[in-house]
Amino acid sequence: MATERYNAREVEARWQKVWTDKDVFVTSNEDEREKYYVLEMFPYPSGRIHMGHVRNYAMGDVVARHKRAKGFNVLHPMGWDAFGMPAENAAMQNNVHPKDWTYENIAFMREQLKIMGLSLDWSREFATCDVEYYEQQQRLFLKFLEAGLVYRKNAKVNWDPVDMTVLANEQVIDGRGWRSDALVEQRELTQWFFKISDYSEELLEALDGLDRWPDKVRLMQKNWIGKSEGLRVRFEFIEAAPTGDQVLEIFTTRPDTLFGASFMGLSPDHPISTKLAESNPELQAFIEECRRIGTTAEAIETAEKNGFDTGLKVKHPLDASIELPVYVANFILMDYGTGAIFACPAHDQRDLDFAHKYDLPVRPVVLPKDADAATFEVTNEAYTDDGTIFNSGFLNGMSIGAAKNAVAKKLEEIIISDEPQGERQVNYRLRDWGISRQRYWGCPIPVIHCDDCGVVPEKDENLPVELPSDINFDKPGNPLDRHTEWRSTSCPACGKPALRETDTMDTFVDSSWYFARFTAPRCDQPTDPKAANHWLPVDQYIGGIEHAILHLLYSRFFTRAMQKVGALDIKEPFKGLFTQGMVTHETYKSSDGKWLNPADITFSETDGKRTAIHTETGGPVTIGSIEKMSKSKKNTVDPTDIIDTYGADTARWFMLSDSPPERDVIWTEEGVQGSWRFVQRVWRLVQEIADGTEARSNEIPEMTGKALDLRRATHKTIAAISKDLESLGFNRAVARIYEHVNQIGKAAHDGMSAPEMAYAVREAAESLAQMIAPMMPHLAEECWTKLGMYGLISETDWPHVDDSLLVEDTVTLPIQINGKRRGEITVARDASKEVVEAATLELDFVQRVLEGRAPRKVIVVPQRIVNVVA
RNA sequence: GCGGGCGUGGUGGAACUGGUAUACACAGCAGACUUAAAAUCUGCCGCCUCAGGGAUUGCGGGUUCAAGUCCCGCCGUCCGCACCA
Repeated sequence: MATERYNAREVEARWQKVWTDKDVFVTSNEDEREKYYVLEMFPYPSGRIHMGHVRNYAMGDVVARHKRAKGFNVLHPMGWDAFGMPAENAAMQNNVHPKDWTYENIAFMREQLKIMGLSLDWSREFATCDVEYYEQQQRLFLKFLEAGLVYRKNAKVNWDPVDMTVLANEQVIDGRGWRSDALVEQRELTQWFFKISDYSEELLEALDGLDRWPDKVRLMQKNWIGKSEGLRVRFEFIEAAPTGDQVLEIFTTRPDTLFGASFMGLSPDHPISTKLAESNPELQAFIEECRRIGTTAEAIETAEKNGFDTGLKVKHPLDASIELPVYVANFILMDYGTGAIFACPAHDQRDLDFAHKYDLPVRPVVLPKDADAATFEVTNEAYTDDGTIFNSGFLNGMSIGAAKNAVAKKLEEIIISDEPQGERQVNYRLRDWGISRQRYWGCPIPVIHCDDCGVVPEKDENLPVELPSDINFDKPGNPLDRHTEWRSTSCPACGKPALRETDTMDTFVDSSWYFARFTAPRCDQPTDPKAANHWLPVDQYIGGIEHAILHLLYSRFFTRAMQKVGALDIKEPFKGLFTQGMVTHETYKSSDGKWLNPADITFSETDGKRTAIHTETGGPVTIGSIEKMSKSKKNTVDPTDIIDTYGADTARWFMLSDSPPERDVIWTEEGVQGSWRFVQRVWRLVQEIADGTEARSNEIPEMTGKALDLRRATHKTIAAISKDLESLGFNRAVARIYEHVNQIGKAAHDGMSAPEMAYAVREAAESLAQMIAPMMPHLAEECWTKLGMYGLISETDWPHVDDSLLVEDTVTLPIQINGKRRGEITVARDASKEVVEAATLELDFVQRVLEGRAPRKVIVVPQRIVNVVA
């Protein structure tokens, strides 16, 4: 019987229909089996899926299908992160409604995902812009407000002048907006904040328990939370400051260096600086200059340390005879600590630079281990390492740690103006999360501004506060501000006319709880606690590293906040996290320097050198570096084109082979074709076996020789692949499958007519279909049917491993002489060390080396290696 | 500046907790089939070397019977944070 070529398009469509018609991947909350929740970060509906999505969802699907075969009740849902700026930009540019644009994109992308053959439970699908979803988000917001987790304050905020909205600290990268890339400005606005800082310590401590998260992500979050322990110290002014303050409060992590103080520094935004500037135009000018410099990386590196002497003086807390001048200094941040410092130039580089510029004293107080106290001095480089305290009165001779404690203890006991002069304090870098956005396409913040009652939460029964659909984008800014009809409402407290809040929520709020909503997506409350507690935490979460802080930190906070308001009862949302690498591709440029798309290029190879020309014009093409696929560099490959040509299985297989999943993968045409050839090869082999052998008998025939070897290989492979998939080593699993297919192919070609061989080959083919099923589900179903197997492979258990086939009776050990491999020996598997040693020493080549002498030492590691030390 | 990762053939990479380095794939070469091409099949394929062998996991040192793997110091590269007191 001739083998047929595999028609991926026809086969894939057919099996997808079967899966859908039979609801194979619809998951019930009522199921006795152990649960497993696998989730990939849901996509933003930008218009089309890209290769990054294909990689992400292929990985998640392998996990889902493997776990299902292993007997788990698997939840594997999909939805849409659908609010956000691009929809508004499209509205402004193309005169479409953001809602229409978004839902049309969703419809298109849903079909793209469906042709990938993902084992998703589509019955749980939602978009965050669905009224039903954001209504529940508003309900959550009100619960958080009631629980004191939300507040409103006037604050300096990051203003993105291009997107015309506020950004959270996490959304500012190198001083630029994370989406617009515009230089961020500082603006003073009244905004809504989530009290994420209440959880600083908890979010930090719990990182230790996230042992199935990448260390890198945990470290990044740790640094972001930025805990530092120190002392808050109050310095008495000689004469009160113009604000009326008698003391200046500072925060320091180095109280041990207090005797090295030579001046005090105030942030330009410190209230005392502001007050002084009112009557001092020179200082006013200096402060404005500081603000202009900005906070970009380059600015910070190049900016000189600048200051302004206020003329104010304070007393040293440990030696009243020392007076310290107070400067306004450009390198002091208002929003860390108290916005004021004491400066110790000898042991802090910034303070040292400043001291040099303004000719202030440099007094070393930490002596390096081998330095001489009489001669040690600090010139151009501050000394920040360990040492012994000197020049410091009662601290002399102490270690840094002991001195820190001694100063803290002493200052805690001194009382000035009814308060202790020093107080131990823990500071965090993490700020509260500002969630107000001055945009239309987001979840409205459900509060009302009443002239009499102030800010009043909307009543629960009035939810949802629905977005109006009759809006226009002909003017810049937030269309909700101009929609007087929508804004006008009545106060929920007093009933008088009042105005709605027009800010909407940061879209990161939407994605901070969607994983919980999937567990009961149609519930009339934000969550069904029973369902949420059953399914959560997510057992395996997969997505890009770019969310290491943003989304992943917000979600961790949100889960705790939801626990506080009783929406669920867990703390950590994601038990296992995996961050996959990017999909990259070569870049191409035409002779006039324009980026070119790979689809428009023809390649040729002469003498091992690859050259490229533009297919249409024949013009020369420069082959450039390998970069992340991006629209701007045009080095993208459309998944739909690939699936049309080769099928979804080929695309999925290629995405999983070669590169380890956490690393970047390079998309190449050769690689895809290699995967395509493999699909054909498997199909040919399975047809050959299905046509050339009878179905397996229930009785296992007596196994010897090659048939036994093949059975052993089959069972070893099943065990190994299972382990690889469990640890997300997709590339290793792929390599093993290649190896095993080579083994099966050889066995089949050697002849499969003998009953024991027929059995072994048939068994190998069946388990091969099962092993490729998580990666190439359509091909697997087709093979399963071809082999005459019952039911769907998608509903079939993982192949059973016969442990007795995993161990061999004999093992071959390498023999090293003085650490170099010189030969090998085959011994019984359970041979004792003594037996192996004796057998080794009898070998010719060993005796030749020893020349009759006894070896100095023989190391036998059972089942591993023998090393003879001559 | 601070913190972290990575460095193995022409290429992507494998090597479990220190135990046969280079599995598997891509590219390449030779052969078979073919009028030819594609597809497929068979074999070869890191370096030096005359068989035998020798050196080799960015560089230099160390620990060990044994190091790609552990330790110290460099070099390169990527990522995160960044005037955080």
